[in-house]
Amino acid sequence: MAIEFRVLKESTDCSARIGELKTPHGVIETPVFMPVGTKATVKTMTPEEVRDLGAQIILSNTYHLYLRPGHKLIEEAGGLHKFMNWHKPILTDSGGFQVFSLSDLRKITEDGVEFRSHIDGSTHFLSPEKSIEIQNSLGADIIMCFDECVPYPAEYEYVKKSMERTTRWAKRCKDYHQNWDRQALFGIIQGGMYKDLREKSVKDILDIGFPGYAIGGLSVGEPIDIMCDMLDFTAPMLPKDKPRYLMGVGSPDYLFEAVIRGIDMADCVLPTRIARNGTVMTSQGKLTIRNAKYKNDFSSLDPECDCYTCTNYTRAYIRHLFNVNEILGARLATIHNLYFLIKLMENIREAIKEDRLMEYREEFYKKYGYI
RNA sequence: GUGGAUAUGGCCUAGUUGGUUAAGGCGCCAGAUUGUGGCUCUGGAGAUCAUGGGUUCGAAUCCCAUUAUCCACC
Repeated sequence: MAIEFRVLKESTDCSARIGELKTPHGVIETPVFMPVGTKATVKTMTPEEVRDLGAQIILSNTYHLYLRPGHKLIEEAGGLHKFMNWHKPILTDSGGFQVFSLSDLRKITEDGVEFRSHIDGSTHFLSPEKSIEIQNSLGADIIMCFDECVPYPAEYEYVKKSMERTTRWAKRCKDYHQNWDRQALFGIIQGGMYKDLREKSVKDILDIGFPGYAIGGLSVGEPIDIMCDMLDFTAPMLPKDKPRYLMGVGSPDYLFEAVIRGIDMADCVLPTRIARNGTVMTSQGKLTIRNAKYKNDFSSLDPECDCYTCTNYTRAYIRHLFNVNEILGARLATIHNLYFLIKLMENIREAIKEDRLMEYREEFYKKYGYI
């Protein structure tokens, strides 16, 4: 088996746990936040910089790499790790999300999805088998089943049919996957915001059996209370000795609430995307660096942060970079935001260790301005 | 000095057979962003239409004068 997961400690007052996830490219301490590097790069960062920020694993994407530069080319390069010079663990998403979110013209059948490239309009076909074949070529430590992520809100009947098809596709993914010793294939729970469908999905995906389980179809625009409610219901049904991955979550509050409910892994484009658009997360809350009030502010982005950006640059300078559209602005903000979330997860792990996660959350929320 | 052209928010422009709250871009101000099509997207403020008269029910638009700028010629 490619991965080995061990729970090291469980919280006494919530479902949070600390764990250790061994992969072919190193050990990951959980709970972990995974930066996203869709097209084989965490935008604006070199892999060395991402590593030095403390990132333990990054995400990349099947759909995008299949279209460009092509999975065969990456295989020829020696796999994704070697191609992009990132030698820590990688997780690739199956491409399911992109097929459903990017493509206008798509046709879903039992066999798979016919879609048109967002780049040149060419027609392609992605199936469970094709997605696994691509992910095998890419060579990530953890790969994902090809699923359908339904939007929110969605009709019960549609979600039900979609969830059942995702389950059948999961079986096909498992049957097709070959190198289990080098790549762990995770199953994905669907079922939208309907508890009975979530329950059925968990049961069927567990029956198929995977070394790890993801909860998909959340953080798709529903209120945070609903996500929490779905997690409260879904997470406890997953086996304790397997990693649990909540897909697409990345704001501090969502991360806290997910970890408290037993989530071990999460990924999100949020920190890197908002960084490029001039928003940074700080211990005192969100800050839009373009705002005029920072024009003469020569303090750092976050007085409590010791990242590269905060130890070397001022708000006034970074604001200037954004106002004149200089690339360095996006880089400095990205460095800070990634460090902020990586540090946050480190603090969360420490808090779990010391059995004070709920207190830490309270303290963080007050300062950040959530409460 | 003579002749001609132009004058619209901070900047660049649209807008004439005269007709309701003068349009757009840039800039400015603010917001959004959650398994990444994103230097993206959404919203907001800001103009007595150079100035003064006149014609008209009604003028950025027509007429006169003034001022400024540009061009050509002496």
